[in-house]
Amino acid sequence: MSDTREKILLTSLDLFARKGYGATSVSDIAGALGITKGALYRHFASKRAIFDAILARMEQRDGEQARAHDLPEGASEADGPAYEAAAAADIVAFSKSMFRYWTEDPFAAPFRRMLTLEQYQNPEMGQLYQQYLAAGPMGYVADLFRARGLSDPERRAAAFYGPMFLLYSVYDGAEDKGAVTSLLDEHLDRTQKEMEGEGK
Amino acid sequence: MSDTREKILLTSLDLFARKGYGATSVSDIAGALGITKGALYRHFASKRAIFDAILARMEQRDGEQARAHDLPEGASEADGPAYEAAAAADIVAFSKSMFRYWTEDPFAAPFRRMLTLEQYQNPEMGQLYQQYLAAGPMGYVADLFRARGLSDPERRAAAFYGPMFLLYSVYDGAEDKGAVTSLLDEHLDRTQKEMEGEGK
DNA sequence: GAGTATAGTAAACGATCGTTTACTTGTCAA
DNA sequence: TTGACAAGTAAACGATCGTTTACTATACTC
Repeated sequence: MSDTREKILLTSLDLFARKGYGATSVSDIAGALGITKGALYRHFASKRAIFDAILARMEQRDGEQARAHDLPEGASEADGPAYEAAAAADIVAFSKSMFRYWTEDPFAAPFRRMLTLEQYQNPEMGQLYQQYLAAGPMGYVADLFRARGLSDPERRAAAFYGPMFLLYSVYDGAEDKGAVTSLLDEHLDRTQKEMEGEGK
Repeated sequence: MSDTREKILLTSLDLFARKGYGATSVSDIAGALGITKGALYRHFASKRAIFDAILARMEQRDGEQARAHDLPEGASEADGPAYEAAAAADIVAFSKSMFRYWTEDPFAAPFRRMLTLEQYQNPEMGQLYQQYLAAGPMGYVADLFRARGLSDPERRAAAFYGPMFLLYSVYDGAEDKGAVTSLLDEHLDRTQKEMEGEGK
């Protein structure tokens, strides 16, 4: 059936993640798939439509993931912190799965890199980058800390999420990816102990 | 004289930092400067030559800065940690000036964003990105911690540099840049106290 | 004042861009 | 068996790409 459409989507995502949207040509995409440009236009109306479909796919996946963890969708933008106090172990476990998701998931990992490349193109891309990868997650963690009644939630959030965010980038350029994952685990395990030693 | 060459360099850097090298056209650059493409080719042999000149300029600035702080140049790649034990206050002060440098310096700030956009293009750009902004600084801090005889230098380095690295990105998308700088200061001041409370 | 670089314009080069068109297949229902 | 539709190819479209060429104006040297 139309799994060609799916191949176009994933191949484009990989190219956008390496060269950026503007520097990737339709010929590049078609060439990587072994089809002609004409065939590609049977499945997408334009190059931009492929990009939009990728964004829509990520939005859909994000919604599903939020529901799976029964967290309020778009939690990072909530003004009133309505989260119940989450156990330190839960936050840490969630963070580990998030790290795996953004580094190893066949869709999320290239999407993260693509967004990294598009973030300065226009304000909307900048907002998406912040929401998915930078200020968004940091604010979300800050809200969790606030809900637990911890002091300095924002400083703590930066201390918690900063190393994760750094290790995304280090992971991308690392030969020994396992060492990076271990470093993340050390950070999270140490943080968990500190939080448990502090109580609510 | 040839301050046109300088204008071309800086204008190109700004465009490369927003759209990426591949998506920036020579017409874009010439148009932004109010000159024609032909005039631009009087000062640079090719579009790539502009990019190379930007890289060379950064390398030169990096060397000067390293010498000004009398640190061994390319310290992050040194295998034998030959650093003397640096005082916590020195490390923190140095970090604050580094943050200002990469967020506000008229050359370094767009260069950081440009490198962010080019990091996945080819291995060399990836290495430069790691060296200037990710694994490089983290490894440098780890070496400093190791020289002070601290345990877990890599985990501590991630805890120290991670929030800085995160706040570079948050700073880029923030409306209230001052709040981000304050958050960095909170992080660094708190870390300094922790380090001083631990001694060598 | 004649000669010569230097810094600029305007136009054109071939290549490639995103997109469209005309045409060829293969598949499956009527 | 025919007709229709879906998925593909090949070629061409005008626009723009990086680069080159021919020419002009300005300034400095002999």
